[in-house]
Amino acid sequence: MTAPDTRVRLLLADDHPVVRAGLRAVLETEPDFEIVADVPTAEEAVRLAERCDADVVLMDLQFGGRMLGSQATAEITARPGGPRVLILTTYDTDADILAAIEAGATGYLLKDAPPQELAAAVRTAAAGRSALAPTVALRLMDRLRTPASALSRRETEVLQLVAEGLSNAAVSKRLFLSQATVKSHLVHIYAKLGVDSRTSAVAAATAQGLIRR
Amino acid sequence: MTAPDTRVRLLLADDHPVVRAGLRAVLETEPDFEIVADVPTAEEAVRLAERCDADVVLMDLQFGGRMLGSQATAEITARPGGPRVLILTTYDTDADILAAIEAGATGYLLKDAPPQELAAAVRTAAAGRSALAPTVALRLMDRLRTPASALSRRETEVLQLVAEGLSNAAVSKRLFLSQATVKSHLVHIYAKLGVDSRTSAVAAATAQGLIRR
DNA sequence: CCGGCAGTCAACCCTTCGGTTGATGCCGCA
DNA sequence: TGCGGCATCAACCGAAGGGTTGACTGCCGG
Repeated sequence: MTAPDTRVRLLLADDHPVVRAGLRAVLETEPDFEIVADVPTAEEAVRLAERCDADVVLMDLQFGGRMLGSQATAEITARPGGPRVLILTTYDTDADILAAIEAGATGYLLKDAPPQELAAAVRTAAAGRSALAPTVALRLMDRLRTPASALSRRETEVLQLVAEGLSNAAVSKRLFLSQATVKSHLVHIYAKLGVDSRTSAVAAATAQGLIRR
Repeated sequence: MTAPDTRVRLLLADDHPVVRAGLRAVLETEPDFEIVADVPTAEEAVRLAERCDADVVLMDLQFGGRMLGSQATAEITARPGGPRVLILTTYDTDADILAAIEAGATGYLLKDAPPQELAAAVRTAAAGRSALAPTVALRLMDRLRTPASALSRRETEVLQLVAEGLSNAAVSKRLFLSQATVKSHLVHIYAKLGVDSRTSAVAAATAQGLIRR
């Protein structure tokens, strides 16, 4: 490890005022933490991340309908020398976790984490090591163990639309495909999930957190 | 109104330590509030609600897989002279809102509420008047305007099984019906939801919170 | 007392979906 | 360099689902 920082500079990004206040309350008691700002939107997180040179950004994934936390994460981590990003969210679906990690997040925590676990994860992230909640880590292990359960990008895209209630014809139009291709994807999806209909595929994928909602 | 209370005694129930800390931080700044306890489970909320004679219980709806907030609400409000229950949750689905109100909740707030709105709602609840978040109020108005959107008990039961991926044949066996009856129910469901397929019915019902998961 | 609604079922027809076979092009990895 | 996975499409067939009409029961409320 390099020269030990005396303090970890934190930026909090969450659209819930109560959660921001809670994070402040929990993290300010740690003597080696300094909270430089808290913001209610992903856009402001991106803007402040470079200006106030934080060491770690604690970021939610869902910001009331606007820019996603994963996008903001990607923008922040794209800049060299920028802060680490630690995702702090309620959801632990495969899609969310993978998107965040692909976006360059250093860690992924769930909001039910106890304070000391939170503080430990922040220090881990500040040191550049990755911090995963136990549940999240388990999920990733599962995925590595059974690669068959992993749907391809295109398959996930198709299944997501099916879950929204679109027919094969509607999906094919939306994705500029032929119906034959959509059916082909679905057959592969059924095989991977071990089901035999679109509704059960949606149910299985939702249960496993492969798709959203 | 009776003799005006000098202070409002509060009990916080939420499984997220961060949220509990945030609520403390936000509500403790109000001079007329006193937080008598905060608990991480619905069971403890029920137990403490009678013992520490709070005026208002701020209660989450989702407690990591165990007892639901709505059950706890029902138990607390069943006792005469008990505290008011104010629901504070992330979700605003029809099913959740109705369950909470049927359980006797005095108000329903969303976690993205700003602190002053939160404090105002607590005072409203303490005075015995109902406090609803704007989004929640809108949803209830919608439901009253279009009673057709309400599925019957049996229809909900059928749709729930469909959402779990069962075929018409499987549903009919599970509910001891003929397939004709299941199809008949589905036709009515489609009409009420304004859709034309089982998958879109599931999507619409999930979006409106008419079924679980 | 009767109308209306929920719930049940049958017979019918047609569309969509599910399953197969087979084929093409692309890309990455061995 | 070739194998295999991903993605694309076509044609076909049987089965499941969707839509209609019609009919019977039981219950609630005007």
